[in-house]
Amino acid sequence: MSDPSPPRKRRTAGRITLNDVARQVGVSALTVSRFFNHPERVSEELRHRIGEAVSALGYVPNLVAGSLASARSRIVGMVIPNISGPIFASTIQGFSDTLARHGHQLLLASSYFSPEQEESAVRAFLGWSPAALVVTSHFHSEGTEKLLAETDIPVVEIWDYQPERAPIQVGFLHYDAGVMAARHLLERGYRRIAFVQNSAAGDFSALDRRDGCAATLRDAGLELWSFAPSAGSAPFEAGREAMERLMQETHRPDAILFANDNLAAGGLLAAQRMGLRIPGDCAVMGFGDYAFAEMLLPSLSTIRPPSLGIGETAALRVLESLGVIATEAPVQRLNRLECQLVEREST
Amino acid sequence: MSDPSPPRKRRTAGRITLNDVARQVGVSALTVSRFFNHPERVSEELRHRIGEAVSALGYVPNLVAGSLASARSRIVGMVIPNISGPIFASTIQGFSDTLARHGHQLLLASSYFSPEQEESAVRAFLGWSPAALVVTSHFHSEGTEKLLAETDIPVVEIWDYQPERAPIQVGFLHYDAGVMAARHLLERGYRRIAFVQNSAAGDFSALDRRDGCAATLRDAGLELWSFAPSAGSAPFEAGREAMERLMQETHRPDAILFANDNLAAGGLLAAQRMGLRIPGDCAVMGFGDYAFAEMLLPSLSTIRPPSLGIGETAALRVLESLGVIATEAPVQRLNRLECQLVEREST
DNA sequence: ACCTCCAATGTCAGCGCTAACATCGCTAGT
DNA sequence: ACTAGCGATGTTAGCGCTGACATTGGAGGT
Repeated sequence: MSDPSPPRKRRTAGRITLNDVARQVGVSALTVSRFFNHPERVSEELRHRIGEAVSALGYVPNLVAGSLASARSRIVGMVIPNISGPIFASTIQGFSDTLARHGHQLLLASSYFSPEQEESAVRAFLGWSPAALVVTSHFHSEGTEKLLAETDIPVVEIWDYQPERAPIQVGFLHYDAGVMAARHLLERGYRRIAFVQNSAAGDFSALDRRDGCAATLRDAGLELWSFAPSAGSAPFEAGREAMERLMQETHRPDAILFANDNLAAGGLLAAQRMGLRIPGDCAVMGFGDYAFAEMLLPSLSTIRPPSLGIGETAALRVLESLGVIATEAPVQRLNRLECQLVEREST
Repeated sequence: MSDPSPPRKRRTAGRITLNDVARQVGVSALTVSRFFNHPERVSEELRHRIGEAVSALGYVPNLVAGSLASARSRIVGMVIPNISGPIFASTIQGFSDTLARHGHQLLLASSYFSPEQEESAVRAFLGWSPAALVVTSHFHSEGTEKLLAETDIPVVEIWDYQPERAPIQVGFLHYDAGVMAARHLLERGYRRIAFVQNSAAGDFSALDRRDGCAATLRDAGLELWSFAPSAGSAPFEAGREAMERLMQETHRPDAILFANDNLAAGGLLAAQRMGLRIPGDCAVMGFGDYAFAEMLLPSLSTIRPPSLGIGETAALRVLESLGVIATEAPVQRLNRLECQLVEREST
């Protein structure tokens, strides 16, 4: 046991490290580290020389090692129901871009509204010591709630807006969207207003919109006519069916508010095929402002949710919580964004 | 200098570590590590006891430390032009979902077609020692090329398909899409065919499609009529302008192939307003099969690129390269997927 | 001349985990 | 009985970086 065991062979190949750069410049590794993380604490001259050595050597900082040492990372995890749908894509885009502008990375997973998938994504993300975590809506599995409660990193819930909950929230009230739609239809002089939702989808937020609409009509002394097409059909077909059925009624509605733009598009098409004039015979309104809304004939009046804004605002709140960008006041916990009424030809 | 300096205080709070679990069970840390990474090398009994301790303590493995130690991670980086557009969203979705099914995470950034932004994303990603990297198309900055060439992790290029390049590629030939469109129009009996592209966008792939179309017409003894609306206008407006201008020609075309569905939708709308019958007076075809294509009136014939398939296939190739899933043969380097002709009413 | 103070830089000890190697106990072959 | 061989587990030494603290040297005050 006298002589020390011979040095083991290195495991990693010739990766260029901080030390290589430091040696080249003739400073300590820590100074090079500062060059990346606190450049203002390095003298101008060294800053210059280190910068040159870095690009000469093609050094790429090992963020994994840095995160381990500092117990911090510039990764932010986001779990969202789906990526490719018309709804969330721009939220992701806004979030990702805003993060990137401030040197943070996005770790993304989709849950398809499954609390289990959400939990497994959150668990995996937590292993990366992310700087923050963003989840969609306030409905989580018990396990997720526990994980989120125990962590001390900032957590942001998006899309939903539930004032009584603890974490930072960025979203809007679907109820308000319903009110907005109802007011618009009333202003235009419509009185016999129907609400069409696809009963198949467990879309609870649509119910909030319907309630907002119904309440507004009630204040005006009117009653909302609720209609759900037969379960199980695709939104487009369901919208068509709804339009056909409603138009056969003796006291048919003079305006239909569809739960989303897909339904509305189906309705619009059915109306065309039936030879109805829109909005003359019946006004049509949707929700979502999907890309095609302005391309329909007639173009579709709808409510545009603040998708992009939610992504951007969520990123800002995250960055503020992390102290990456300044806030005068403490980080705003509740962030209620507004939907936007998009008036087009169909109303 | 006689006595050793007193132990420094710990920097991290009471995070639960592998050692905590190991102590609780009465084994070494390494055995717990094996429990997570090579469960088959741990005896059944220990597997059981460790599993219980893990959930009792609520232990979440620190992937950062693990990656540093093993110089490997289960993160895959993807750089894509944009997230929210109609084109790439489902590629991301397919990629992310396939990765997730095999326990890998997606690190995502968008480049907006800017080689500089792409390079900075690639650089940041490389700092995370990702398991693999996916970039869009073969056009990169010099710096990116260098970074990709020097790394030894698998690199996959998607969307474009350039047989002579080195990395794994998953994509399709835009030229073929043009051929496919031309054949369809010829079969339908159209002879005076125009191609409309938005000159504003530096959309080189559209040129490939045009070339494929032109070649096919030439084989049939016909010539493609190329038209570019005035620069700088939005696709929708540009499509409208193209339709109006082309229809004023004395020998007007009997079919128009638009460079994408947005242009085509504008064209369709203009035709409606001009009182033209589609496809009677003029057939209209697009490219992309955006969500609205089937909701237009008439519904739009178009070419559907294999967006989802590209994402899924890219993920499979990545996982194969990593040895996560089996391949009999060596990983296929060139993966040419097919577009799909979507015949609807407009032709 | 002396001291204080601050900015610039360095030393040292880990962060939590895993690769490589060592060891232990047992089965099986001779 | 003896040992080769194997599966299960332990020991050691980092992975590349950064936090806390130490040190240095010069500006500025008295």
